[in-house]
Amino acid sequence: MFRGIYDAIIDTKGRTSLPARLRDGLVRTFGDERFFITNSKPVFLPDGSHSSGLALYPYNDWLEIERQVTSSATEGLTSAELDAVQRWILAPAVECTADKLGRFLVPPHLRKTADLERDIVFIGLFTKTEIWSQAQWSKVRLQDVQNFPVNSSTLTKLRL
Amino acid sequence: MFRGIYDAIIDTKGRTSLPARLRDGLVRTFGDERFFITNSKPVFLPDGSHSSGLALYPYNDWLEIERQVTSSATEGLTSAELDAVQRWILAPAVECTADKLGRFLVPPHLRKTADLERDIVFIGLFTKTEIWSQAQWSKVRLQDVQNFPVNSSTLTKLRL
DNA sequence: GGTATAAAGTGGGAAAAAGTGGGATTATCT
DNA sequence: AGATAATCCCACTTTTTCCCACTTTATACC
Repeated sequence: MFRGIYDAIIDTKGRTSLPARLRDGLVRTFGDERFFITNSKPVFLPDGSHSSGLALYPYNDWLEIERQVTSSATEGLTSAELDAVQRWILAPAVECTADKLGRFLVPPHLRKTADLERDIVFIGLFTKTEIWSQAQWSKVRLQDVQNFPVNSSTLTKLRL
Repeated sequence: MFRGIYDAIIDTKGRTSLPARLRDGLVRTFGDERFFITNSKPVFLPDGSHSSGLALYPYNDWLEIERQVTSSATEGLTSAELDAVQRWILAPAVECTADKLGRFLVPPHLRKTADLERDIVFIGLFTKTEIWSQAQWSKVRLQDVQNFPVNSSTLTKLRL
């Protein structure tokens, strides 16, 4: 399980260290320190622009996702949508493994599309961990507050 | 397996080097460093224009594709469509093999139709690798973001 | 609460690997 | 024959990988 939000830094070589707690979560609940990183789902802003970060999936989970997307488990998506998912999420995925210092390398292309320069954030989301540049993250965060379901009875049911 | 997206350059002689990770994928999972390149499926844009890149297939996979297209396994295609596939994809295919520096030559006619001048992109797509000019690729990418299924429950089911 | 100790995180150098550019020779096409 | 393209070779630049040392943060213990 991945939980918690952690500020971190990515250096000029594209190296960053997976925060200890998340690394723990990875090894403990998924039993494997290998993982994949790829683009996250883009987040669309009201002005029509979009932000995107990266997402980190445990090794086996990712293979399963790949299988499902490339199989028929994609009803409800048009072929254009499927292409979009394949090119945006599936194709950029790269296997990573933290070295003995707990550090891993973010490939240039991913670094570029997620705009990771120096200050970044790790966001633990149970089954996956997202990685955003601080700048993009604060935009997403703002958008989320605005989307927040204040008057929803669902929230009450959830005891939130 | 081919995975990941890599920026690269094609020089004035039409040479380019297959990124190391893709070359690894080729040799490791297909057991052969020979491959074929040909035109990719065109991508159609809303304004009626189309973009197209190249596609790289492992040697044996390609032979199998050729066999299938030329056999009767093409139900569901009109003969005009089949002709189009044959002329667009099958005919232009050329066998390639990376030299000891990992570099290979893209023949002039393929370079021209895919508009490969200098800055190009390799896109690992599991069974094949696509090669696009950066310019065309960014158009495709823009189109993909717009097609992205933001509110789809299918994505949630896939845990993406 | 504060200090000692351990763990986590950060920066940079050196070696290795990957990627790039160009010249010279040979082959191919018209 | 001349032009264009392919092949081979080598040298150089950039990126990646590996290693070590240092700083900062967290943890434990008094």
